[in-house]
Amino acid sequence: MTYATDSILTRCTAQSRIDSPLGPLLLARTEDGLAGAWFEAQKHHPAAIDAPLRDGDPLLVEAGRQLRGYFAGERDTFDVALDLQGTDFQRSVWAELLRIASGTTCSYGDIARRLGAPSASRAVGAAVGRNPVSVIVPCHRVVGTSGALTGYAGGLDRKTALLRIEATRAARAGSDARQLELH
Amino acid sequence: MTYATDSILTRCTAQSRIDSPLGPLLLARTEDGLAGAWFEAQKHHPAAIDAPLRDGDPLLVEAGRQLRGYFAGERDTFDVALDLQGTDFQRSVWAELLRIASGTTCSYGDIARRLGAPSASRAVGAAVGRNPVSVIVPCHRVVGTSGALTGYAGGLDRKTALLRIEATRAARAGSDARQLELH
DNA sequence: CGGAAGGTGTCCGAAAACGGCGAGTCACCG
DNA sequence: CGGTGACTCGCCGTTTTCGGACACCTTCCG
Repeated sequence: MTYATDSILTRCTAQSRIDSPLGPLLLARTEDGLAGAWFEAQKHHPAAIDAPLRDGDPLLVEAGRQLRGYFAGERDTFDVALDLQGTDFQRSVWAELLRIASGTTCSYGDIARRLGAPSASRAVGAAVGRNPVSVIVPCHRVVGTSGALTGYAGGLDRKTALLRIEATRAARAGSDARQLELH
Repeated sequence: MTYATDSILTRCTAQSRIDSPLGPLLLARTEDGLAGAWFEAQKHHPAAIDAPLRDGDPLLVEAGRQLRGYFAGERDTFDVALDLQGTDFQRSVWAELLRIASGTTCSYGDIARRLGAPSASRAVGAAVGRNPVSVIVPCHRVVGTSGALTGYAGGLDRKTALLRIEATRAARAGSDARQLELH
């Protein structure tokens, strides 16, 4: 069993800051891919990252570009190499998050079942909360069975906002499709 | 307080094996220097090192060369860059070990006193036992106040053998010097 | 002189505590 | 009846805490 350590912080090779409608976002990468995307002052935000500030890093620049597109409502998927550092269980949860389509949500229990551990919903909640790459790994699409938002490391306001962005984009895409059908 | 982790194993960039009169010796290095030299099957021997086997690595080759010279009785000091990974206390103990001249010994309490912690002799014992670089960092030169060998991660036989090697070399050097004086 | 106890930093295993849950129960209200 | 909310309880990976055990030596007390 592997355990989570703060190695995320020590293995980073570059970091940069970008602005978003929901506030500044701190990006960090390792040799292998994007390792972190935190809103400032969010829960579990690393106190300090031991990596040079390099706004010109190609991977970080590309991630920033895609994020801006996302917030502008122009895209709903991401294509960036990720290097998610965590325990085996956490990584399996995060991998499952990546399969939740934009505009949809699922419950913590759903994920637990997909992992073959139907009673581990609470552990899933803990793992989801430790997601190091906000937005791109869509931990905000996980809600309680009742539909309640229940929590978000960056604050529930941001969770609501992200879901609204995706809902409106999905609705717009739907009407576009309908228009296409009409023609 | 910093704690020792198994990062020694993960940060290694190369490893190699050499033979010695006391059995095979496994060497490992990080980017910054020699990080490990373990007898096979010794206590605290890392189960597996996550680093490529590169017998041609310059630093490891040089370390091997010096070790062979040592075992052949041709040298009693080493000149290799070291990267000793451990807690602050452990590193301070290991640094003290490096100041014990070949052919001499000292006690655990001596080291505790030199560190300014006269009552920490037991902690010193624990730290000495965790020395990652056998032979080159001469943890074998530390014995009990009574002169008893008390312990060695590689087995007391090896400790005895190492001390004998150093004693005979010191004696020989002494007689050489005497011969010089006679001339 | 012999034996017991206390101080030290660190590792290791076990045990407890802690969550971004969920299902079940029960009272309460239209 | 249905629907809603407050409450309890089991669940499980991770983190934190805690208590021993050590490559010892000095002191104190019989």
